[in-house]
Amino acid sequence: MEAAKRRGAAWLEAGGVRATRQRVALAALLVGDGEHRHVTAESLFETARAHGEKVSLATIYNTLRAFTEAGILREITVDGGKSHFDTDTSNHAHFYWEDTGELADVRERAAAGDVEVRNLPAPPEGARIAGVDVVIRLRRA
Amino acid sequence: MEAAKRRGAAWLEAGGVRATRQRVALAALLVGDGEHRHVTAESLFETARAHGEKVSLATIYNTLRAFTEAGILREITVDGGKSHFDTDTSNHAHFYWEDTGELADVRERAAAGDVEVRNLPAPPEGARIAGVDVVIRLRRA
DNA sequence: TTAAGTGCAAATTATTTGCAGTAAG
DNA sequence: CTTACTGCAAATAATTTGCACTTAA
Repeated sequence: MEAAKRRGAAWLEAGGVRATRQRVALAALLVGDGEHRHVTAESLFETARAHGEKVSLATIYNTLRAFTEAGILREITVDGGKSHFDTDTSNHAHFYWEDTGELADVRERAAAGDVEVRNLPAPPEGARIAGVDVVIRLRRA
Repeated sequence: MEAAKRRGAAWLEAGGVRATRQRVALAALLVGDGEHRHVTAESLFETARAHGEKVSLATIYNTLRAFTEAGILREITVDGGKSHFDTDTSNHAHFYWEDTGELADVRERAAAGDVEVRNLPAPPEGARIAGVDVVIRLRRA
């Protein structure tokens, strides 16, 4: 419990965001166990309530956005309205289940190594590449 | 003008969707010139109005969805609420301008060839890969 | 103390839907 | 004919915002 909060606080500090009561609670839920995870505003809201944390949905939205802007969360865009956020901010591919809307990391690596994007084009004049999103859409067989 | 309609009609037929007046008009705008293009519901609506076509926004939405389900359009998901649709249904990478929300094909190929995703993982048990989306997010330098 | 964060509820934005009328096969 | 499509307006879903209040630094 305490380890989770400590980890969360360190994470907040890394992002240079103010450590309020609700942010510390959310941070603990997000990175408290050292595992990476994917959340949506709604899912994090449920989790928070389940843990007895008193945080409004609006604050969850504001907070997820603040964390993303601070660079400690990464927004993953897939179909289906909802925004997903990933505690792993490094470039990595995702599986997306089209039927349930669930998002999962591509953990298992193929025989030859990690998923990688080859032959990335040069960015157009006056632009830089902010990131590369790779989403593998899955359908039940 | 006629060539555009002919092309549009053929395209509709390829998808096996009913050729109504508004669909033929939209198809002509989408693929009439043989070029691929990206549209949003809103942008297609504007284009249609600009060409004097009488089509409601709701129908644009329904139609884009119908075309996508028929496999003659591909939905591209990027940040920012709006859904984009691409007349090029093949797997190909996109540039996404974060500031304007514009979408562009990666046309220019790097020295070594086309953009490609290497070491694609095997899909989880009971799933098949429905598609792979590669979005290169661009920020003004 | 003071700028930033929080929580409502109301507002926005993108998209879908119910249903009566219209048209394609 | 008959089923699918169209258009409007109303409904929904996700997210944002205005504003008075609280709190971290």
